[in-house]
Amino acid sequence: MLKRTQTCGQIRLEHAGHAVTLCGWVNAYRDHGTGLIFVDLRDRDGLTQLVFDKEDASPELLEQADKLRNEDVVAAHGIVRKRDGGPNPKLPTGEVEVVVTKLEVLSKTANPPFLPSDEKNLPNEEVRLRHRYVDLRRPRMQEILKTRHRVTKLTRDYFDEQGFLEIETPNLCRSTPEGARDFLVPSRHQPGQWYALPQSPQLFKQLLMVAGCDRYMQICRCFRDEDPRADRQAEFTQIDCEMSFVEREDVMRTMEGFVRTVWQGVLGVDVPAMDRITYRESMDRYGVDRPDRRFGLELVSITDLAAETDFNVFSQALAKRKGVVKAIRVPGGAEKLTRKLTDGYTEFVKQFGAGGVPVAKYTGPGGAGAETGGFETGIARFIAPIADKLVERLGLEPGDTVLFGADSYAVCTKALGELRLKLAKDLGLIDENKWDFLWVIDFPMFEYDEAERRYFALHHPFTAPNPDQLDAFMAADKNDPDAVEAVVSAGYDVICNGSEIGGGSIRIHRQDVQSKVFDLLGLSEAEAKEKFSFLLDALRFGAPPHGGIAFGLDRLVMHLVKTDNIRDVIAFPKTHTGMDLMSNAPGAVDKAQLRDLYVRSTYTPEAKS
RNA sequence: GGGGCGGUAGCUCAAUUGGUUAGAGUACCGGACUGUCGAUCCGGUGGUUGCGGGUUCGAGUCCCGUCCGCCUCGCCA
Repeated sequence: MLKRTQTCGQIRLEHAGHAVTLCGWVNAYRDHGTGLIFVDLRDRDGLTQLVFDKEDASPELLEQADKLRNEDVVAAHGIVRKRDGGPNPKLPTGEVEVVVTKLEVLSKTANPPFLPSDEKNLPNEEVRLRHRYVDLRRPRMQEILKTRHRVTKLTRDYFDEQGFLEIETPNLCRSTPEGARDFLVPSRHQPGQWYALPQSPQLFKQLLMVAGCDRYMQICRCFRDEDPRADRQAEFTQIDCEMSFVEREDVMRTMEGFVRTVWQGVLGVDVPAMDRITYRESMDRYGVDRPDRRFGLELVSITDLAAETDFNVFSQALAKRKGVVKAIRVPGGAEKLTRKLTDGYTEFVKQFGAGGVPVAKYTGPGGAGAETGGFETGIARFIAPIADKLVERLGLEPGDTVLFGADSYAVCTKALGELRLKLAKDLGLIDENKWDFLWVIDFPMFEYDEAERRYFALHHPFTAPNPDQLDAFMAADKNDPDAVEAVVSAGYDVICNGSEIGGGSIRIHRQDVQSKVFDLLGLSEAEAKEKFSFLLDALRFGAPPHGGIAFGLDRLVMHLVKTDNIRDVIAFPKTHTGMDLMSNAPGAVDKAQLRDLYVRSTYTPEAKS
């Protein structure tokens, strides 16, 4: 076999006169008949033009070249020279070509389902996934794989410099309550017993801190058997970190440095010091716990003003528990927001439980709606009594539109938060070249679930209360939801352009505090002991204060390569229903395999509900 | 589990209100051509219109079911 001397992206004018051997795939061929054939050869690195010319090539070689087709795999040996026919400015190697003297066809291809060279005519994703090895040949996909590698390399280097040890943790774990649905693995040696694949290495990394490892990191696979989304996959990768003898600030400083290192190393972008905002502020102003601040359209509470109106929609909302009325000012909305758009918004917010979106246009004091305080259309007459105050609070200018939300705090916040994002997209307000990073802190420890009539940990049950909350937390009566829900944790999320790229907390390192959390979550002492005795024991036997974070590697890469499809950044991803279309996983297994595991399927086509 | 969109040559798409033999580009096969780089020109192969049922004289088109893909709500401590 001809041995490669360079890659297809490396050849430059300085190599002119050199003999080289390139290996790769036929990206394109241009056959001018007996005597002149061009072939673009592609590998991971780039493209180089090969030329077969009867003045330099034997008839046998020309015949070989004549048969080459797209995606054949070849090794070509020849002399580099400046192109005869003028350079191709589209290629880094566009000034040179290789005059081939020897060609070896390493692998003749069957007609491929699609051509990696034809980026403009991409087949649908199903075809791409079924023939992933072809799809991954595309330069764009190679670029993404390289970026992902670059990120993991930067990650290991950064944390190594910061004194972290990379330590592996088990993939066959014990199922623990709370959280996502587990993927389960039956045990052969322990009939009737099951492992769970880790949702995250949470407990193990805490135990490593108790074990004196001081600083740990791992790039690890996590599994959550829930329905995916565009940015979520059941099997995904975390950059998992934990540090001992630290407070919240220490972790945040270290992790901010990590983000800065990655953005600098991959994109050359300087990430400035990150703002911090509280969970409460984020929910109030942006309607989500992961605000996108690349544009305005903030939510403004007008609950107090709404009480002064006779508007039914407002008063019904205010009658609810924690009822609120909020508004979004859309600058210049009178022109940009068509009736069709605003009608669509009413439908849009219904999926979040809201009733609709009242709309008012502000025309100014001299405008068409003079008798209703400068507002016109729809609800103008209802808000006339508070017109002046509304103008002042929202900072309205003539030509603005105001969109209202009125409901319980939870519903109104969610609906307007989602509407804010939709507005920004519809109006093209998002600057895709902007980077906005921030920390969201001071999350509540618990949320009360009305349906299940119990508390849930907002982050996870090992999150510590913020130090200034510790006494209040330990004293909180579990029958007093207001007291419990008021406790703020030592958790933190890193947000990039409105998406959570990482989240963590200072952990509980005192057994009495951990027991109190389990108690609030409704875990009896016996249950807690059964499920978590190893953790509670560890906390008894000398646990250092510690805390950490986990970044979503897939999401980091998604941002860095500007894609909104998580499957693009995973070499072999799964579909919406958890199938690998290439290997056809999951699949049936032998009865004998099941028997060994003491497992019998109850599945019948009818049983699938 | 709910809602939405989609499935027609290998691939990307088209096909008046239901109406003749389902077309085009590209890939592939054959031929022509010495400076291309989306090469060009000529010819050709290629179809269970996802699958099953129904309505109809007649279904790619309408109806029901089902499978697959994507988006989304729920879910994701």
